[in-house]
Amino acid sequence: MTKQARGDLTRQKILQAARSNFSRRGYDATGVADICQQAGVSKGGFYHHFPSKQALFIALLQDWLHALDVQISALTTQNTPATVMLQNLAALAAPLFAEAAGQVPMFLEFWNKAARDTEVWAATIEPYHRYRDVFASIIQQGVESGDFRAVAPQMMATGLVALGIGLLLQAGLDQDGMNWGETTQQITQTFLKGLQQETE
Amino acid sequence: MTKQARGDLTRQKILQAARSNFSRRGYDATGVADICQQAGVSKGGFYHHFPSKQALFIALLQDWLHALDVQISALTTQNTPATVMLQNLAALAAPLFAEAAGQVPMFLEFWNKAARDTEVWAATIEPYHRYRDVFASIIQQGVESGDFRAVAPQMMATGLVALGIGLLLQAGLDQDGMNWGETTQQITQTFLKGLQQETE
DNA sequence: AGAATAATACCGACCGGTTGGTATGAATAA
DNA sequence: TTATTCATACCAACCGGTCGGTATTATTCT
Repeated sequence: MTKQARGDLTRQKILQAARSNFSRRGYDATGVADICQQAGVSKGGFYHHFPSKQALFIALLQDWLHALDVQISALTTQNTPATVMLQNLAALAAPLFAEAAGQVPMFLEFWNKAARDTEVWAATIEPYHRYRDVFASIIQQGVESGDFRAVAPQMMATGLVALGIGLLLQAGLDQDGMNWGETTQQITQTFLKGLQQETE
Repeated sequence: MTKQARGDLTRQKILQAARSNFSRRGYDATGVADICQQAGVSKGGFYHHFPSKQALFIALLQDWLHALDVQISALTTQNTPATVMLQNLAALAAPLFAEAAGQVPMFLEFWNKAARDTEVWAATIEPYHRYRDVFASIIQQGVESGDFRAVAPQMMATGLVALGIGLLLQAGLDQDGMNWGETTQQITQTFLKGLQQETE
């Protein structure tokens, strides 16, 4: 195996081990030694690939955001009416929420760190604004086409994001008997109805 | 000063110092020594009042939940139509979100711990269910009175909670130029419109 | 081609500092 | 006196990060 390939592999193993540990036990409770052990790498090896524990965390965050990017941009390329687009979005999000169990701890970890760590905050807020703007432009399109009432797109986009965040957290922390997929659909439907022009 | 009073006072000082430190720098980053110093108490004093750092955290959580209890139960005692009730709720929440800056880190800290610590989880989930049920019964009343469509109250209550959580987090982490009070009002209004029976 | 040199990937012992928690004794109200 | 409330001194464990060194692979020179 080439040197490059071997290096990349161990880097991936470290990232994987970190992901698993951070989401299971949290950032602070996870020691660099733990990650090293699970990845089968020594401490020296770890610090060869990452300058610090924080840098590893940010790398993880960016991987996560990139995956989100892919999912969301897949939506915007279509050219369908706003109503349909938002319904697609909900349909896409529903299964994600239903299986939110493993995702949530990591999600919370990111936000929690972002609230205090300037670097993490910067890495989080930029894509967040991008996603919100995507929603806003979809809504704006809906307003212009007359499907929606004359609402403020930015505000309503914030509402959509709020629904997403809130549902994700609830689904993750409260695996009740609730059907989270169905719940997501119903709620989105209701919000959409609130956006729509009343047919007279 | 009596012994009792003095003890209660230092206990309060410890709680206050902990609240300040936890929300500013996070649970793990805050040492017991930090709290002691700010509270003007020695380590011995601290461990006289609280058996552990975790116990202090849970005590803080319960204080916080109790304050929420008071606010929410103040709503339910009134006997107004569901629509008005929910609008009142939004009006009550709006300023809270607008000044969410200090609240959010603590909020995140609670949820983050709840996702991993069984005791914290139990202390969190019970009141959460209670609040959601309150919303559900308000919505149910709206359905029965004919103001609302025939929606599933539990699901819509979940949506309301999702909006609350999502808005709180966004307002706290993103002190943009946005007017969060206004935004909250608009979004609630929209969701409400989605709930309402279309007037024919 | 093959020797010499450099760069990369990794190891594991070690360090300074911090942490939550404890053992013990003093002050003071009851 | 006696129980409560707090102060002092201290500890064992742990943590992120460093460092000197080695083995392996690339690169350059002859």
